[in-house]
Amino acid sequence: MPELPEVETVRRTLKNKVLGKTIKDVNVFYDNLISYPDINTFKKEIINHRIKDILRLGKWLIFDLDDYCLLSHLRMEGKYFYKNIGADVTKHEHISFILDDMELRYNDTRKFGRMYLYAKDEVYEKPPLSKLGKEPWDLNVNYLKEKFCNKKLPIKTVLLDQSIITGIGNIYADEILFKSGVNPLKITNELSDKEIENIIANSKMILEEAINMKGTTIRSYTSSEGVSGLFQNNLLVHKRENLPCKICNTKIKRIKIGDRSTYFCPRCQQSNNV
DNA sequence: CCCGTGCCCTGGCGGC
DNA sequence: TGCCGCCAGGGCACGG
Repeated sequence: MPELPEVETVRRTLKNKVLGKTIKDVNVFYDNLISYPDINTFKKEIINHRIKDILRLGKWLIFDLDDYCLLSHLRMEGKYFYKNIGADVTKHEHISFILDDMELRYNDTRKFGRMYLYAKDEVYEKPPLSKLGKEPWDLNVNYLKEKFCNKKLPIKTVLLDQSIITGIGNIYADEILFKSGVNPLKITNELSDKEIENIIANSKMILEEAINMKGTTIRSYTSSEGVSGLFQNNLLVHKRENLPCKICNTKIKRIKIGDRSTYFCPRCQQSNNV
């Protein structure tokens, strides 16, 4: 459940479950999950720290461990489960944090998720966080105009570039462009100021609304705790190939842009001569 | 620097 | 049933 609203929902749920608890021990079952530091340093350094807070930047979860920060990216299918201490480790559980009275288990079928452990004073200065652009609520027209002015890629592709705007993924990119009346194939440096303003306003609006609805749940995940959102009922184009546009009844089209499925209304989104 | 491609992984689904 | 190709909400490393 990877985009910003889903990660924010996970953050809030996690915070309720594990805030103030201490990491007594850790078991790592899939070493590649840990991108930095090396696995032995990670296991040694993370023990005996208290979870002081859980923050988020873009799609990254940030566990504030006082002098360290643990970064966790869920990628496509990562999720957290809360288990009794000593509960059987199931398939697809790749790390277990043993806390005071429970185990926090990270489960990820496709093993795409990654974790980093940094000293707190350098976490924002190092990749991945140092490379992130602004969250939707921090955007302004001048910032985006500067980032867009030399981009010759389709706007759909650029909306997914986390170094420009962080937090938008494939679902919300389609929804934002639909609301903005912008064709996903439109070349980014050809967008008008008005179109950029619309994209900013709709990015904020759609992500805020999605957070309020606890995110979007499309594929039925097997009982992931606390993360079944309702925003899928509000989707206007994503996953609606060949269904009538909710505004104009034209059939929604699905195309590939940058190898990602892209859904749009050819009538509402003809901002372009493509 | 910009951009395109391949790759990392596993499982569900539809078609034959 | 079995097999096969396609699909999945992401992002990195590597080329030209």
